[in-house]
Amino acid sequence: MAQRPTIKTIAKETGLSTATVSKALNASPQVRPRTRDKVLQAAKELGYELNISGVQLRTGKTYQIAMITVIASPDDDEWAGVGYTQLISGISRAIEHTPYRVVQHQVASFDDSFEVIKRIIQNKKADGIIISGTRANDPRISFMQEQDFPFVTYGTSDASAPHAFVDTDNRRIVTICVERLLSKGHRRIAMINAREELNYTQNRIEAYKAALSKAGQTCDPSLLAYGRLTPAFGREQLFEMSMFDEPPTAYICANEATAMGVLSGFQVRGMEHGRDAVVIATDDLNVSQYFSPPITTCYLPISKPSETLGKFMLDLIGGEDPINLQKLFVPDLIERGADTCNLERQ
Amino acid sequence: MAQRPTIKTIAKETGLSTATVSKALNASPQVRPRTRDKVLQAAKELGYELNISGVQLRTGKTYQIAMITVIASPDDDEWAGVGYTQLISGISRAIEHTPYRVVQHQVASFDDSFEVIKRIIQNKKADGIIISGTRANDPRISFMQEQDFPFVTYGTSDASAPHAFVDTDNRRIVTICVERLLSKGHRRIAMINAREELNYTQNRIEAYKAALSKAGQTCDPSLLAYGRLTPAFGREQLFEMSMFDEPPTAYICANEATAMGVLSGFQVRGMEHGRDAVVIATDDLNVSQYFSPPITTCYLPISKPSETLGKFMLDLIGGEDPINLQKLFVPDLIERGADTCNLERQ
DNA sequence: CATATAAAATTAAACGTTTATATTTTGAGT
DNA sequence: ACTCAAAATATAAACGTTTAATTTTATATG
Repeated sequence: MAQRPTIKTIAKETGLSTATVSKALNASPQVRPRTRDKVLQAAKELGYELNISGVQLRTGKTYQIAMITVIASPDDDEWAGVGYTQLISGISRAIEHTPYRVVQHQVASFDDSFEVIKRIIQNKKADGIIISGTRANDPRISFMQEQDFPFVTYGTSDASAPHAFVDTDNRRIVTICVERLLSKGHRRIAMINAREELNYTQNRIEAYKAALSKAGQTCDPSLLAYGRLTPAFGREQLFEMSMFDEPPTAYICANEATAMGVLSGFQVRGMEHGRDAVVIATDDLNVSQYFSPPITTCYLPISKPSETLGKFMLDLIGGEDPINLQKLFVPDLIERGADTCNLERQ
Repeated sequence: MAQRPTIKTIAKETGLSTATVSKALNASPQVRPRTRDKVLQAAKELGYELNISGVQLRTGKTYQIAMITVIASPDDDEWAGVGYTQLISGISRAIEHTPYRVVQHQVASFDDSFEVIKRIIQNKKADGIIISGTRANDPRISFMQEQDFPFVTYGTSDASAPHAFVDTDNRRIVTICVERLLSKGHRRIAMINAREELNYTQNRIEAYKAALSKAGQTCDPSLLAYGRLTPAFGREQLFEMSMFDEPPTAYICANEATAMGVLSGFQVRGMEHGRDAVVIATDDLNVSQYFSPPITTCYLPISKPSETLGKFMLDLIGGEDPINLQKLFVPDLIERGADTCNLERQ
């Protein structure tokens, strides 16, 4: 079987030197159009494909985009990481017609993610990094900034220097949800949040408080829960909060998994959605339309932010200023019920 | 800043040649223990890490494992691909302490997946390939076998030559489910399956028919549905089948997503689980415990097959015979209800 | 037309590694 | 102490690419 063609093969074929071939393939202005065409033609005929390890060795370019995913442990976290597939999928789609590939670096904890990032940068194992689960004050972000390494975050932070990010507009979501529930007469509104150290959790809390105080209401901190966004966590919280003297009449869940858990709690406790309380969620899978009953959800198709993530990464590698690579998406509110309930009950 | 250390650095440091250093690092018997230790010591002190592109250029080894994932389109397929994260996660875990990485190659269709596989092999872009969604007669499998390229499949096939695979024991699952339902008095048992061309679908059908005929029942083909395993598909099928003159009293769903759709259909149609019909599912996420109501499920934690996938891949690359790398996992039946219903109704 | 200059091509070296071949060292046997 | 084979190490080339330095070729200028 014929050896895989290299630039040498093309050089021999066209009678040019490998240097010229290389330049031609890289669209260098040093080579004149006529020879360029000749090279491209030959490359096509021979079925030439760039050998990335050659490039990598010479230039340090890896054509890899590292995606750091944090999954705590194999199974306890049944639903966790569900979104990563779609995320990677969207990124892959954005870089489809480039030589870049997404390489997933799976880690078990935040600290591990930092270690992996250090190794990737130190050993130049990727051309760019994408992380999620950003914290308000995220040491990984400052590190990557110091090292001047290209990165995009899925999620915001309060880093002093601007960086490329994509996120859902969490403040906006929460404002919409709270205002809707207030207008339906709810006064005890619980919010089930992700872990407190995540920046988006903080944003949600701020928006929650702001919306309440704008309506002249005060915030009862016992209605705010923080944890890993699993169905189990949602159910736990329902169990707990529904036993309060003045239980919530509405639950805002940070994702559909948690909402499912809350609904599951309803059923166990003999509660009924729309009578005893209501649940609304934010998410990007839109699976809540199949819940029993379906619930009102702030929905943002995950394909949007994820493709943007990929696009931003390419732009960044191409030298674009991070300040131009920041985007907040505003989800649609999909009403799937009146979201009222027997408020006089309490 | 100091350059990243290479074998040259170690050679200089130890006074040896790069050749010896290389051999020492690769545990060649040609180098005597004393010098080997010296090299290892120096490597550690310098913080040396293998530069893969160097190796790759010289030997062709890529240290990449290609995972081919098929996701038809961005959003229509809301829940689809949910399992890939866990799959990749498990594989990553299995290869954690090796230099190997998982690289995801996302494609839109079966045909594309074949194309990508060809490119990977032709251009030696990976050391091994993992695919899922295997068909009974899968051309990708025969191609990889012809090319003598290492691969493991998640899912079986009826390829004549043996190959490495990991799968759930689908025949067993279906047998268990059907027997259980029959024993509860069900006589009209529907089965919602994945697409017909997938080998596991065929296995499930065979087992279904066998279990029925063993009990002296005949199979009504109108109770068998084939399609993409989304909630939407489950709901559609419920809408259709529940209108039959003799509607099913039980639905066996190939995954939890579809089961959720069926339950959602129940709610829309005013049907009740356990009164009008029951649903049971197979899956690896175990999220069905949070359904309302929770349903009986054949559960296999996806971490098991996925870690095995990674392990098999390493073994294969290490030269193990594929015939020793075949494994079927048997899930646990988790009963979450009586799974009886008003059978006299029909 | 000769010459200066710009443009286009070539040469050669380098990136980090492995490995076939060559050379030196070691140590056992006399 | 000397020989000689075996063991250990060294040399050098190669993998495919890019790029600085250099040479050749084409173009413009007076």
